[in-house]
Amino acid sequence: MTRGTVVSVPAGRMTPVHLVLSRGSGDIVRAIPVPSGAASAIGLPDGGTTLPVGDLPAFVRDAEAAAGERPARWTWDDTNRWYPELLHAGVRVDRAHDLRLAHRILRVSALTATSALATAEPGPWDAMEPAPASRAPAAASGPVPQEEALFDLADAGARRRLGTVAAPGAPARQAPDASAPSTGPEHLPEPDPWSELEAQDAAVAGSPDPGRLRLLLAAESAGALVAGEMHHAGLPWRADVHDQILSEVLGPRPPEGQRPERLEALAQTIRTALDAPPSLNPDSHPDLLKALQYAGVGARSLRKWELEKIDHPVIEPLLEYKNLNRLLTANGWNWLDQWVRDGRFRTEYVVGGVVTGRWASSGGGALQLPHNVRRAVQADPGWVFVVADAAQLEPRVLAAMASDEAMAAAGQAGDMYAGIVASGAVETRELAKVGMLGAMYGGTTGASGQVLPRLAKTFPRAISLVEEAARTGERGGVVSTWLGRSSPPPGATWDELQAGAFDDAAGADAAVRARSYTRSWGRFTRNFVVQGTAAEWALCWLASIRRRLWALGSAEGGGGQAPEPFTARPHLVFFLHDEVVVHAPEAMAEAVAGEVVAAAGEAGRLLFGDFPVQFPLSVATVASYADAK
DNA sequence: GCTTTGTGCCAC
DNA sequence: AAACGTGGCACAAAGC
Repeated sequence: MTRGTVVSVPAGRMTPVHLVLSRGSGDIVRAIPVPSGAASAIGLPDGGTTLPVGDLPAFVRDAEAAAGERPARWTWDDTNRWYPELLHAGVRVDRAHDLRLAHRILRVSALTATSALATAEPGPWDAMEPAPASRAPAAASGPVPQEEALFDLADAGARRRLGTVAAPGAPARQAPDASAPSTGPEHLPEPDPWSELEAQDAAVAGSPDPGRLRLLLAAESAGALVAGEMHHAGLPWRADVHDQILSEVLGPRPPEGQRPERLEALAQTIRTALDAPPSLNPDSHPDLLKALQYAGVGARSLRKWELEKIDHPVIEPLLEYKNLNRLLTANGWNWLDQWVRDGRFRTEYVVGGVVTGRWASSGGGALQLPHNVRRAVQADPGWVFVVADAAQLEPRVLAAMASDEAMAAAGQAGDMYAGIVASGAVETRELAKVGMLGAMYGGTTGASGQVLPRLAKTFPRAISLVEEAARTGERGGVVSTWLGRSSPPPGATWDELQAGAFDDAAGADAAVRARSYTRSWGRFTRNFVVQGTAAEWALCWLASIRRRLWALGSAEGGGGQAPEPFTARPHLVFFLHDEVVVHAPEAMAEAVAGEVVAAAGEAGRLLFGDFPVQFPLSVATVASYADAK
């Protein structure tokens, strides 16, 4: 993998005011400045201070305001454990280093494999579960707005001597009880943010290219702030519109335990078409499959794609039933009751919840909102949504990672797949698309497999990057994203299967299974590098959008006296891998769209410097999410 | 009774 | 087991 210059360090920036927050006994919070001399800038003694937890929001607000020209920066164990109550009190923070998230990255990154942090026995930071984001209504007033650079990449040197726990220059603390028998996480000592921060700094500083990991950790931490803020703000959701959608296609909401009338009617049609008794429950797979067999339908499974191939009177009502039943069970009235409160849908975003670094979500299936309910996502009166998604993000990321200028050039004009057609590699846009997706997913069959050789000929660098990632995985190796998030090692199953493949006693198909698993792992690592780097781009994009929106709101004078940080400002309300939704006052829509586009360019430069890769967006200003693209 | 597994479909 | 990656979630059936 080519390793070019990743980022330039902003020159002449002031040392940040950097405070480490930790919980003391009882309801006491400790705020200790990192000894860089900046504490006095906000009137804090070098030794820091302690305060009752109830005073924390005011303390943080004052510190952010007093920092003035200096960037304010916080370090805490877990954003989810600190930020919800701050937001609840109307306090936004500019930057906060999330030790838990950073620890997870550094423990497995190949770039820090020899660090004390990575080689230590598992400790409290490994056992740490993410705190659930609290669900709190809004209140109080916002902080003094600030404008800062996206990330603080220049302050690593200033953060070196954190000697309150470990002596200066001492190795990072080994995980306690390393030699003792494991007694379970309940016996692990309290996580100490000071020694952990020092260990993380040392690990990053000792890595071959500290700028990459530094950017990754900053982006991951910024993502945690975004996630907290989006949970706080919620996605505007019109329950009445949602109910209308449901009633239109399902019939009115039935009493608990009954099918909606439209579904009941379809169930009866299915029974009639199959000559089945009224007791046949179409929700019972075994029973329905048997009924299909008796009727001679010839379905081997109940999958939609398979049923669609069959010509029989039952197919149409059955597919309709499955379709409507999906809507009812996944996003029906029960979903509405459970997840929508006061006109907002609040899910819990799980930052880094996917191995590749993508976000996951917990609650309400937020990352799978089907298109047919997006009509219910309506902006508040006088507000709009600015919806933006990155066009062909993953192939563009791949082109940049591989320094494949031909592929980057194919994306220069806009539609990258059209550009690939123009390059002469393939005949149609559809072939370009399935070919590229196949290359990134490891597809071998059908059209994608057929066009792969031609793509490889035209874009040898890009294709060989993913092929190499696949081979590394097949060998049992570890691959890494552009910024240094590494894939997990294959694990016990892999080892056992490889051993079994050479064991004659294990039988003939042991070798087949081993090969199959190996190929599967190769597809995983192949996809990991691209999906994971795309996730890094998206994190940088999000962080830049967050900072720009805040500055925009400040310029407009918004939020200063608002009862909570976001009521008068444009703010992020949804994020879906390569797509964002910003809720914005109507008059600011154009400015917001401009910032979102500029943020995409900034993200590209942060990751890939001057490499000529474009990250165009499709941007729409809409009243309803359903009207975007 | 409970939890786990299998199935299927939604999103990117 | 649908080719081809990452997930969440609901429901019924199977397992304890």
